[in-house]
Amino acid sequence: MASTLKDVAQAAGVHTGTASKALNADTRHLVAEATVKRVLAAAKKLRYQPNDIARSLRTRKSQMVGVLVPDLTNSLFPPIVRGIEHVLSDSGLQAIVLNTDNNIEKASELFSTLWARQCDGFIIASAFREDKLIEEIAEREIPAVLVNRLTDKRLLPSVSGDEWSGVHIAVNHLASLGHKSIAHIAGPKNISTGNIRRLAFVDAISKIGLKKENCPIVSATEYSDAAGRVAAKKLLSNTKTRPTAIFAGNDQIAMGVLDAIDAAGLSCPEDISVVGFNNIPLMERVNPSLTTMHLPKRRVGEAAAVILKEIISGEVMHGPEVHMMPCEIIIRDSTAKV
Amino acid sequence: MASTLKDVAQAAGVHTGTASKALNADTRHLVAEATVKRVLAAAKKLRYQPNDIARSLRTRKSQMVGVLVPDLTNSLFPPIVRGIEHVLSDSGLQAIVLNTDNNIEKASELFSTLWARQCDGFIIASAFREDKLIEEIAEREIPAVLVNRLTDKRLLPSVSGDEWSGVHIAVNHLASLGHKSIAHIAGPKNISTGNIRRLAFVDAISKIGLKKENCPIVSATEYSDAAGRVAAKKLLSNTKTRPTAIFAGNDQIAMGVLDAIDAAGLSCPEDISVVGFNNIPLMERVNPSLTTMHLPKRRVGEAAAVILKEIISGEVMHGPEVHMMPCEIIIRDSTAKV
DNA sequence: TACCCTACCGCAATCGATTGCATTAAGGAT
DNA sequence: ATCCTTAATGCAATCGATTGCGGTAGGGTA
Repeated sequence: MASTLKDVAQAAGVHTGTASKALNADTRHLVAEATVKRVLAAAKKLRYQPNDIARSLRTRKSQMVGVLVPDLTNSLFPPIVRGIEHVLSDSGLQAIVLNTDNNIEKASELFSTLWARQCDGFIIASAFREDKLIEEIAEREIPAVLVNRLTDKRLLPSVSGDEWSGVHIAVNHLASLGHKSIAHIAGPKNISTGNIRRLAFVDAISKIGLKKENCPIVSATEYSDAAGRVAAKKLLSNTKTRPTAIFAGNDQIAMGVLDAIDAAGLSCPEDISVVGFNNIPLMERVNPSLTTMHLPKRRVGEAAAVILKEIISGEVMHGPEVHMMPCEIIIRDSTAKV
Repeated sequence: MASTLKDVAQAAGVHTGTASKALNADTRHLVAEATVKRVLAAAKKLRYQPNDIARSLRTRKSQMVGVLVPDLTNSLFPPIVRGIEHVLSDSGLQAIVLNTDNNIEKASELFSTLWARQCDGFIIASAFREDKLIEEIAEREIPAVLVNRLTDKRLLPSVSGDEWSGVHIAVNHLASLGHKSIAHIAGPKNISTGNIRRLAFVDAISKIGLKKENCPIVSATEYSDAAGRVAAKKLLSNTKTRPTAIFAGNDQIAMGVLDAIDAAGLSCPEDISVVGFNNIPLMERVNPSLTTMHLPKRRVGEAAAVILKEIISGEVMHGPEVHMMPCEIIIRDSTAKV
């Protein structure tokens, strides 16, 4: 059906090897100019499309990069993925995006199939703090970069937001509005962002000099509005210790917090201020619009892709460095003076 | 590095051909039971992972499906993609998702690279009403299914929402609230959804018996809030013909409409009611929450994947049928009595 | 004229798995 | 005892492109 290199070679009256060299830009100098022209003409005429599968088999390079994300319907990830794709495509690399649903076994399976397809490298946004898959990848020295989430052990290069300073900015913002009782609804403990934001929160509270007992922490079981709602409900049920501000583990949790505030007959920001994290799309339009820490998602993806490319090409060595992109506070209507 | 079939065969003391047959479930009956065991044991011991690239080359099947979407950051598409993936993964197929940015040339390029990788089939959510790429795919009889958007010529099987009836429901809803001057901010004319919703709008207006001159149509240049804002601003500039309700081409446009209403010093729904289309995530949380037509996105994706699988396997013949999933109106706060 | 060098091209192995055919051995039937 | 059948396995071609090596022809030099 589709024409092969053989067809092109025949049409041009040369051997397939010669045709291959003529077609390939960096071996073209091995072929006489006139021959190159003939081959190119034949290729065009026959609508020749090289078979990447065959090429991959021979060269052991697939020009594909596996991208593992927890869930594409979480709007945090599409911009990151687009950033990755943008950088990769400059080098003819293609991203294969797969959803792990935060299931580490599913992640391993997906990784295996990608590896069987000879993916040249991986960008992983689905890591857990302890993650066998990541360890294996690091041990086998497979080119890979972590994104957004990190493992506790520093095994691979990573790109994420500057969570620590982001949290401090967020909490300081609340404190500067006069809040003295700030609660935190933390993300899952087994995910680095959940952990670091929690630790940073504790640190920020103590740095500011607020009383720890006025600044409770409740964990959400996952990064979702439903989990945020449950956690916030628990937090608000005790009217005596009710905080005047809540720092949510991320924007989805913040949505749940808003629901819980509403359900408790309170209102945001009059009774309780809320801050989120990530600044996912539409947070400027929800009611009330959400004050949140902006993560430069696309840039994070781009930076990760750049590093991966350098690893794959061997140009630059990369150890398990941690790259942190600055987070910026976006002040909207969900925070107010106490 | 990784062990190959040859290694396994050697370890089991058999020929590679035999090992292959032993490993493959549906040729296993050709091999003695004891041998199968030996081979399986050897494979496990050596952590054998078949090389899909080599397999694909030989079998001419890649177990990959190309999915072309306009833009993953448009939250309409991730749920569709997840639906596709869910169905495909049952059969060991993998979706390769690529963004076309509504650029038909980019789409063609991406298609070429996917085709070079021997993709077994395609699901395309990026079609234009006139689309050379789709025509080519249909001509070459490449397994493919359209999703959400259709071509004018019926060339491939397609799955989309029941736009026509959806629009009627939406317009009827507005009419039932007493609106007599309903405007439409249409999506791009070269995209099927933009076109059909516009035609359906005209039809609905006339069926209801509203005066055409009270029901103007303005086109947005693209499906975005920015384009919606521009179009709505134009519509609202003439205070004499200002409608009391606006049916937006989709939810993103509706967001722009809300902005424009606000900018004009009006408010929704008190002065103007707004209806969107698709019911993308968070529309229940924007201010005011948006009345919109719900498209069963995941189901649409699943249905498309089912059809594609049938085409690929050859089980069921599929002509250029049009499958339409019912749309349901979700009434929220952006619509009110006139 | 003899020799060498270079540019160009053909040759064939290779990547790793699949698969139809050939071959061998074992067992059953006559 | 001979022949035939069948099960089990080996064999080798194949998918399509890449690539190092070897060969040839041409032109240049001594």
